Amino acid sequence: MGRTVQEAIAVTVDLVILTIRGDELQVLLIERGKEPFLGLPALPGGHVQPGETLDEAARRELAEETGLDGGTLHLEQLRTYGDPERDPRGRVVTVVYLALGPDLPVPQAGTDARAARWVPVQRVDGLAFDHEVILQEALERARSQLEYTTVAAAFCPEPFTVADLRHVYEVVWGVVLDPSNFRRKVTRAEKFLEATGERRMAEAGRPAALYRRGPARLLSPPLLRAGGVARAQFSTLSLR
Amino acid sequence: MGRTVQEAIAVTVDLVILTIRGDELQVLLIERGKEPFLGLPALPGGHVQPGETLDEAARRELAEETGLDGGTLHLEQLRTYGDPERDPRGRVVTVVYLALGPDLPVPQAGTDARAARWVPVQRVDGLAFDHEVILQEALERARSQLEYTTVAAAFCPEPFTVADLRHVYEVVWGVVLDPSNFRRKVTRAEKFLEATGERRMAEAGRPAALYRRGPARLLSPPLLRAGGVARAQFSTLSLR
DNA sequence: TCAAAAGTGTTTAACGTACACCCATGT
DNA sequence: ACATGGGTGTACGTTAAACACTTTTGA
Repeated sequence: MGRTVQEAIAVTVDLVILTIRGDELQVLLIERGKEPFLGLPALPGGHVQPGETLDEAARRELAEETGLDGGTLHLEQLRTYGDPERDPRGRVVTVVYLALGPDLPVPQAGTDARAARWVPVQRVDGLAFDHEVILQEALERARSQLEYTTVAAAFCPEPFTVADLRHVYEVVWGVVLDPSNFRRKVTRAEKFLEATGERRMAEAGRPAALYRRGPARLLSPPLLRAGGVARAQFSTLSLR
Repeated sequence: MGRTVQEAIAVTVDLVILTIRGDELQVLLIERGKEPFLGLPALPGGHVQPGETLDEAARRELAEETGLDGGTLHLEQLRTYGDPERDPRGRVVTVVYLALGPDLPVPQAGTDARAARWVPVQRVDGLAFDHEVILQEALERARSQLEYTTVAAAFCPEPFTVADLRHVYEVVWGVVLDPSNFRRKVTRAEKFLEATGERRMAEAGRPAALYRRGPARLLSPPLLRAGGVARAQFSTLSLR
């Protein structure tokens, strides 16, 4: 454990903010306004301030960069990156947070007046620092979170329909799911969805029931990606 | 992202080192040799040194505290704790690593000559700093890792038998598993176990085949705890 | 030949997948 | 009436849990 301060290390918080816009998973990127990596896209973030927790720092940066009240977004610590070479200016350890939210308004320029914009994750390229690696790990984390947790609902503005929720899974995983089976599974999962009693009429077809996010955070047994990533080479496992 | 150094924050690495000794899951604790929390048990750890990565710092601390070559243990970043109040001496952000290993030799006193010892996780109490919270999160992580990954084998000294591996699951989860079904599942999981062709004779019964750890890291579908923790309140979920 | 643990086989129930079918709405 | 998407019912194949049974050793 810490004895006394030995080395001055800068500690920052970086954010991978994901949303679904249209049929694409998108990430919020800012454009760097100074060296190093001037002009390159990067993840938003900034220094941890004295007296604030890491979570508070993440929420503050989120608000500064997007103009959004962070309280409505799902926010979760992902991993910490501390390679001594990751920032050419000196030792910077960064705690990365993953934020998920419903189709957000086009972000305002942050306090630093850096241009912020949504970019489809498929088209992200040439990020500053080690942000490309960070983004990839965040995406994999988000995809696997959909299997084991209820975070998918964080992408849906309330109230939402089962089809909205299915759309999240389809976009994030890049697969097509059977509507009837999907419906049965998510509605049976206890405390995942709460019916509002309302309905919503779409362009065509029968009106869909509307739901709110329920209190459940964990989904088990998991909602596995059928033909998915990790699925290819594994055989059958379980217990008892 | 980091702009320039704004505040001197100490960055440390703390370790939750778990092993199985006898029929208990045990954690390595050191006794604090100075204030604050003098005399209280704590997780081993120390400052990140200039020029080393976080992973390297974790391996170095592991070697210093246990006298073991960290190369043989499973080591993985868990989470970072940075509450401003967590260390009364000042701002200390700590990156926590989880280490799993086979029944390790009784640890030597570390370089600081602090007394290190194994403690059954059931009997841990009164840890320094926020280490009690950290330990609980590490335990939950370890338990859930057993479901989705092959880390259980990291607890077994090679070569090991299927019964050895089953013993790991039984101790960490605190359940009793059916030997025949367990065997079928783990041997069918591709690349989880590699047969050595050797056998080991126990005190009684038929000799058991010996295995090495295979290259697989992920286990899917997961080896779920049947009556387990998260299992209580969930209904059936899956996809397609 | 008995006890004990390894390992195999088999029955059965649960579950997910696929898909047929009905419902409710706009045009 | 029909197109469209929401939502329910159901048959079938797969899988895992339970447990009977066989194998291989030491005593």
